[in-house]
Amino acid sequence: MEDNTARFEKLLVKNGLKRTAPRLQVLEILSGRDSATSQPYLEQVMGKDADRVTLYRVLQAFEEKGIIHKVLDQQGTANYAICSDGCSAHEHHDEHVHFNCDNCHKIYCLDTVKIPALKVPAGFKVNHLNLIATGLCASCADKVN
Amino acid sequence: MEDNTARFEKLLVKNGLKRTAPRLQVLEILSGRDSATSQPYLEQVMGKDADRVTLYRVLQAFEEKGIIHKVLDQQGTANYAICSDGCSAHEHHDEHVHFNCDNCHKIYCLDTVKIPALKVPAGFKVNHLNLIATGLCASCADKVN
DNA sequence: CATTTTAATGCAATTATGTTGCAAATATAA
DNA sequence: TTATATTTGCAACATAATTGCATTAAAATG
Ligand SMILES: [Mn+2]
Ligand SMILES: [Mn+2]
Ligand SMILES: [Zn+2]
Ligand SMILES: [Zn+2]
Repeated sequence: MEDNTARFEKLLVKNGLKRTAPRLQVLEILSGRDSATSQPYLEQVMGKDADRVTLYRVLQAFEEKGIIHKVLDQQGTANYAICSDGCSAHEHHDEHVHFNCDNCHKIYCLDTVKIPALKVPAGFKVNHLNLIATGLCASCADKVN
Repeated sequence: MEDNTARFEKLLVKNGLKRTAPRLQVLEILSGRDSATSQPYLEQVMGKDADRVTLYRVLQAFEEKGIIHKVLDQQGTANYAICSDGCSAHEHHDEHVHFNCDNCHKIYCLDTVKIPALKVPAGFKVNHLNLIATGLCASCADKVN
């Protein structure tokens, strides 16, 4: 693996965001994980490296620019994951299924699983679909056996 | 329409819950609405009729007994709706789609719209599916035209 | 009906999550 | 190097939710 930092710096510049320590740290943490990351976890890991408020603002800016997307877990807690493909400030393309493990509480982006189209009652205009599956992730299902 | 109160009292007894004023009031409010009801709204309507903590405990008890189900809206706020059919303390059967209007923020239980089955990656065990559609409800879509 | 038992409520305190305004700091453009 | 525009940190506030404990009230008992 080569230098992430250079890549992240480009990403920030491309989006008109200044290259600051808290922002690079958030990108570093998120990219090093295999599942979506909760705000509380980020806050804990970053400790006093950055103020709570700064973290919220970094996350908000990244979301607006299409760098990360937010997923609410079944408790309503905000979790964040780096957007996989062509998300931008103008629109997100993260209509994949999210899997919330009942055991380890991780949230996985199932990028390969698309949300099936839906018939809704007459008059309703669907804009976005948000599907969260709960159950046991592969790793936790293993351990149970 | 005949006397709701009698019906609610039976419901409470059936579930081993005492017939108390806050519980009856919550059932009264929820049943009189066409969409799911947020905790903040309930709190506001009930005012000083019941303590905040009591409201939380009433909602929790009802959810556990399968009397109501919780839906988190796109902001992560808890909303509650009376369960339509055979939900019980042992399991809920509310796998219908929920519709969250971007304009009026109401949450509709689309009881007739089932969530389509899903293929997930090997190893994952799906337990529940939770699909929230956002957009414009029939009433709001009308007004826009 | 009176009494006992058990469940539910109210209150106070605490924790978690998220927001806003503003002054100070700092990254970048000039 | 200086100017500027953005970003940060801090303090204060807002809202959602939980816990422990004493008090109250519902239902069961006799
Ligand atoms: Mn995702
Ligand atoms: Mn519902
Ligand atoms: Zn797991
Ligand atoms: Zn609407």
